[in-house]
Amino acid sequence: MTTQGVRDDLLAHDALELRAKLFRGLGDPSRLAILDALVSDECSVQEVVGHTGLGQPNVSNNLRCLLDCGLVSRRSEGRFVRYRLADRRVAELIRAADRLLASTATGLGDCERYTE
Amino acid sequence: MTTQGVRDDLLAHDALELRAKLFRGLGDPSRLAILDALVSDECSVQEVVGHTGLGQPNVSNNLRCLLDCGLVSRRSEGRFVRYRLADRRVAELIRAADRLLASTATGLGDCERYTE
DNA sequence: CTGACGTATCAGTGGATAATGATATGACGA
DNA sequence: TCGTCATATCATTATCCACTGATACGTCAG
Repeated sequence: MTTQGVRDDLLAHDALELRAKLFRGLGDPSRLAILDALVSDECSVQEVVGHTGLGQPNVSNNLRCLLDCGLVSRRSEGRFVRYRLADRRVAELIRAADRLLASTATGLGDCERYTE
Repeated sequence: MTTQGVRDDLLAHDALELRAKLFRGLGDPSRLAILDALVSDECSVQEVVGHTGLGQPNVSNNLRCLLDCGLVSRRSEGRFVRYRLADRRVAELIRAADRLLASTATGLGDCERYTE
């Protein structure tokens, strides 16, 4: 094993970081709950709060995060702001994860490295 | 808005947690680097260490995590242990993430909620 | 204009967790 | 058997980050 492999991967380091960041963005129950609410419908912040049971600042913070990441889009309507998924690929990625959970990623609940 | 929506989502709470856990599992640069090494080939721990530049205990810890989660499988061979992706769906999920990054999730680098 | 409502922002804090160093375990060769 | 190599485990530490409460901003109704 030369050090070549190492150097190659270090070059791809930024790509890995970006991937990781995307997955971490999706790796939060609050954000997933918000996305889940938006899968069905375009929603105002209050509606998301109602669907998820999360606090309003929490929802707003996370929506901003999702917006910055490009996963949702927003649209002002009077004093309401309505959010929706930016792209159906977002929902597709979540479905792909569900398929993985159903098939091979069984026992994920048992992994004790991080909390369920 | 009734409380019905809230109750429904609370019922699905465990599913959300599980999704989140899977994404968090993939949301770590070290684990992604490890998976990246395994995409090409079955690898021993040392080979993964070489590919990624990570420390050996770090790699072992994360491989155990990935194994528990069912994302990789292992096979003993003398004093070596060879790991591989458990399923091609794992690689597919990562590719789906890359597609999202290329198309709609632009600006993820600018999201300041968490570090890049 | 004023009060109520919807949303956004921000600092503080507690909890989670990734990486490391030390060490243990197990297998091979001499 | 002894030393070496490959891997695993574990406690510690330092960091990161999600949530909350307080508050600000903007919009509409009366």
